[in-house]
Amino acid sequence: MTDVTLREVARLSGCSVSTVSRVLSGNRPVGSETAGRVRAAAESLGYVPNQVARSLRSRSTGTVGLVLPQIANPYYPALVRELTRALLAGGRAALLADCDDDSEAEAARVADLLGRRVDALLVIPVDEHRSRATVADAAARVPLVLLDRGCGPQVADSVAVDHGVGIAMVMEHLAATGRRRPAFVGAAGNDSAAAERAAAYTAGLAHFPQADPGAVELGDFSVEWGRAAVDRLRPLRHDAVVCANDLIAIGVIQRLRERGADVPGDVAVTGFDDIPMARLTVPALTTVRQPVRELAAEAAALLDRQLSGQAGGARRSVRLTPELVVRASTVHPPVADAALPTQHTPRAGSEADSGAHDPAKETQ
Amino acid sequence: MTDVTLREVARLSGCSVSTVSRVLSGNRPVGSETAGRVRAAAESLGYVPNQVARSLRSRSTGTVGLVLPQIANPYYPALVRELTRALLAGGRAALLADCDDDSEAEAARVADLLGRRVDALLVIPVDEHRSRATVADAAARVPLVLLDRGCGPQVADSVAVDHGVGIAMVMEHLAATGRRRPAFVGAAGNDSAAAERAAAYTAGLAHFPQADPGAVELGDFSVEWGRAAVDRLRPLRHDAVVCANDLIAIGVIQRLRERGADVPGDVAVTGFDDIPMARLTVPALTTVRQPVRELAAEAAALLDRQLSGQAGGARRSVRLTPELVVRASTVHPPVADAALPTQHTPRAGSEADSGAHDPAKETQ
DNA sequence: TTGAAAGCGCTAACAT
DNA sequence: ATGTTAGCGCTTTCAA
Repeated sequence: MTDVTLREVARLSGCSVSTVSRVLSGNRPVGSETAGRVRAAAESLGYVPNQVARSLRSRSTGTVGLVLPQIANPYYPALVRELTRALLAGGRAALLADCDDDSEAEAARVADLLGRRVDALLVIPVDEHRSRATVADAAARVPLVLLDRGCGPQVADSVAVDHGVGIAMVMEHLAATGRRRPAFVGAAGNDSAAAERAAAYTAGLAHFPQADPGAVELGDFSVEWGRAAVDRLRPLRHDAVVCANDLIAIGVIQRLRERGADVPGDVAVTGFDDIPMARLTVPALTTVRQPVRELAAEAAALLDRQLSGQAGGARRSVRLTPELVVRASTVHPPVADAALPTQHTPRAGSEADSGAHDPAKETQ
Repeated sequence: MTDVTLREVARLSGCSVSTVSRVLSGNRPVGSETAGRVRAAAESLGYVPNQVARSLRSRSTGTVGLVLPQIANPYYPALVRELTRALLAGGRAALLADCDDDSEAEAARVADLLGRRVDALLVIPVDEHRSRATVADAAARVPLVLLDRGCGPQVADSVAVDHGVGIAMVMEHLAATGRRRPAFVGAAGNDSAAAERAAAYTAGLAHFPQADPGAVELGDFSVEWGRAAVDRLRPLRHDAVVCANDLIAIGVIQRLRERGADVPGDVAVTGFDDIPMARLTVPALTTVRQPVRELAAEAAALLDRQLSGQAGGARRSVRLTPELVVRASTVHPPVADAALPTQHTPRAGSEADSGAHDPAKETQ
């Protein structure tokens, strides 16, 4: 298993290492006959270019660091999948760094990645404030794009969904379906998504003259907080609960039902993100779907822009519009599909899905 | 932002590059006074070792390839988290490769990782048969450990939960709680986990003299298949449904309830894996918890063994015993906690959990 | 178009 | 304990 090097390919094909390099990396013109000989030699020796040596010389590893607060957060796996795909399209691989929701760990992971000479960083910051120094320092050294959450103005290019528009869509939907007295269950966290969603809720109250503007409960982005918040609200005074993410909404629905409320009959409940769980709860959750593939593609595009040196002076901040997904937690289904048998044919073998990933079809 | 190199540190500290290298990589003894000077110089220059150069010279990148069928499968994120932690403890970083459930993509990802000179590979194979050649070839080049799913005998070291024991625990629990006529909903897939779980169910029927041994439905590992399987069984003839994973169980519960059955009153339902969703369904799912952290630790240990050249002739196959988690889908809860208010205090800021990750506390 | 030679930044022999 | 030297495998000037 001793590795085959360029030299050996050169020897076998009877030309110099530089020619072989030119053929295999395809940077410079080479005579077609020589090129053929070289390729044949490489093939027959089972030559695999050593990316480490290539990286040292060319000062580019073809590697991007993916820095996440917590991979187990159910919103991230789909995003990671699309990011790795988008990076792969550019021949890049992702070095994964999980920060365990800790900004010190985040700083350590980023330092490690810089030592490994990643070409760029894709960061979902742990904390809007505590991550700022880490992100700013890193952005000064390598191309960096922030994802999903902000980190102060002008720190780096960023891509995120427009949280405000998402909440606005939810509130219009609720108003249009006859809800009059909403409440909000959100998060008091140190990330920009939490703040934007809460602010948008308050703004959206303009649609609800009868609403109590004080019916806002802020905790964290968890199922348990959703449950607890229900006990802090006076459920019967509200006919809708807008939640800052799906986990909260799942907790809210659970607790409302335990307390005898009908969802959506008595109370409509909405989430945000459209995690895989959202369509599997009973009732299924009306929520705001993040355009995950597009977010990933935009992030990759911003990275490419920076990597190719086209990055102008000002930072770019891309905001994508999310999509409202209406399910049974806000409206009764038009067809009582409980009476219909389920259609399903198991997939044969392991065919690739070429299209978007369907979370209900994940296999273990 | 021009990078500081060893030479500059050497110049500033007034000694040679090799001395500096020895101090900073800590391989060889160095006089304590010189060491201090070197460290001070490195610090003041903001020196960051270039891992690419180090890798080229030392023939080790400190990088492990993590090859997954599909990161969006809800069982994997927790595993990935623990794997990255375990690798980090050894100073290694993970290069993530998602295969989109496609064995050709898997082969391509593995080839790419080998070109990047990963020190080792951690592979969850896509398909027991189609992945074999890829895995075998890779295992001949670098240390490799299979995780979760097998890939034929003696192909590589492997770590997995003992699927059979998990199903046996489930069946003993069902028998002990008075169930008499179980059915099984599993997967016909090309992976060893599916086969082992199905075989264990058949073996476990010894506890159920009244059971119909033909009540076995095989499809795939999805929620939709779980729903469809209910329509193929005759629900009223069964008082328990053993499912091969949690997604199937979630589908089974949904469909049973739509058809008017009480879970667990009429029918008990069990899953496998204990994905985060399992505790969030209504009723919460009795399931078999995979010891994720231990699986990750064992995998890392096997890698270390191979990397340090202690690997003896025979392949090792580590099997860990899973844990039965009893929830409301098989037994009525002892306390009617629906009447109790929920206890919850949002976490302040972003403290790290030091212990095991609690999926209900994930934040977005 | 091709070859010879330099060198990316570091570690590991080999000296001292 | 420290310095000198030779590469790791590749890309890229610079010549021819």
